[in-house]
Amino acid sequence: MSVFALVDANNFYASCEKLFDPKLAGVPVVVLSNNDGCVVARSAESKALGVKMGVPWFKIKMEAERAGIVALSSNYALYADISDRITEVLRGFSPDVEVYSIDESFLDVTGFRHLGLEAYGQAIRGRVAEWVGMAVCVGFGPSKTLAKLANHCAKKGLAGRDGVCDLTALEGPAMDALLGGIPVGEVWGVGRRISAGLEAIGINNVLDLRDADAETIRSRYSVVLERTVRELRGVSCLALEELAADKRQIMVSRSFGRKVQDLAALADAVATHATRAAEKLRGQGSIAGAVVVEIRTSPFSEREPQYQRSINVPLPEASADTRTLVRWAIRGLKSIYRPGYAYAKAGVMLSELRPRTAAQGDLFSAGGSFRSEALMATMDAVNSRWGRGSLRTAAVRSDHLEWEMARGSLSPGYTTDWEGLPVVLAR
DNA sequence: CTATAACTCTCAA
DNA sequence: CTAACGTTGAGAGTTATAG
Repeated sequence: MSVFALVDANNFYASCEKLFDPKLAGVPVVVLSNNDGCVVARSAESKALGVKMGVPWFKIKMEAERAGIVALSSNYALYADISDRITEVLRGFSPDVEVYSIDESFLDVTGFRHLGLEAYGQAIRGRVAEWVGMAVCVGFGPSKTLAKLANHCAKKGLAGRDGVCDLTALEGPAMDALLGGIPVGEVWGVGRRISAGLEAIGINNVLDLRDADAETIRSRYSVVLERTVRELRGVSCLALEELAADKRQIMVSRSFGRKVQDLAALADAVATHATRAAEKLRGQGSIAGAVVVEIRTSPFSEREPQYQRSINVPLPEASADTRTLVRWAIRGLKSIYRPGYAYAKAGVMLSELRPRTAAQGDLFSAGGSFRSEALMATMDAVNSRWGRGSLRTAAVRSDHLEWEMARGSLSPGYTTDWEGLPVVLAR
């Protein structure tokens, strides 16, 4: 039997912020989504005050600030850096690590059972705390789904001790009692929609789901949920995926800091997003066969006239050249743009991705791709050295004043920007 | 009618 | 004073379309 561990950082974004700012110790902190829109992370103190996940900040701002809550704009450069440090520590505990998200990793720890999983989990916690300064919880299980559930139990203190829970050590009535007390919606893969449906047919908790008829689940829902049922029974159906596969689509979209009316500003945003998407594309060595452009008004501004449209622009020849992708994206934008709307968001998606080596040249324009690749490599090198946007196409303006997102309370780049460093040294 | 493409829905962090 | 609500990606299932 395999054993998986799921290591998950506690209140990740909020903890990252606290890591470098001693003044935040003991202070209720929330981290806001892009544009300072919604609460996406809460420190323990904020949770205790009843701040809900995902609430629009403006709705609770007054009350929250009165309660002493400090809100910070999300600082992804910082979080990514801390995440990498944690991953490095975890690699010392297993050669087989799947980085599942910015704050969660699965480990295959089958070969370390003889050390005692409970102790192993504590060792992981201890070393991450000591070397990175972050608190994590560790869950063990015979399947990824059960490892995730174990982690949930560790976090909530439902089972296990001190942030570690080993579900491989639990069976029979004790296991049933534990699973019977956990709402079915806590299971990995069971979201809002499905849990509502399950509850309607009397499947309320994890035990109910585990013991449900797999065939019925498959026909009523999907093979995905059937797999979940089997995983809950301890049958591992989902393998550890150590190396991340190349993306099949690449998306860059942003809500604007304020509403935008005119085509010029939208074109600037679309060009900026297409540029960033092209960088990601080259980063994984792919080329794109099509560009999708989308613009939309805000569905929350109910009184305003609504407009949402996207267009798929197939490229005559697959490309990773920023100039080409920007040009087609702008062309798509022009065809879907309608004046008179208060646009709130624009996005660019690259699709039909394939490896650069699988490029299929145009019969009548052969030979141009070497110069393109050399130029793009130079652009990427310059921008890597001097910062994103240092070298750009003329379609991207030097500032994005008309639409740039709000980040009112951004913490310094403590670990990613020299400007952020002295703040730390001064203490 | 079948195979594929295109689109929709759901979930996750 | 008012208005102000994230992003990115995967995969399954369904519907439309082409041949």
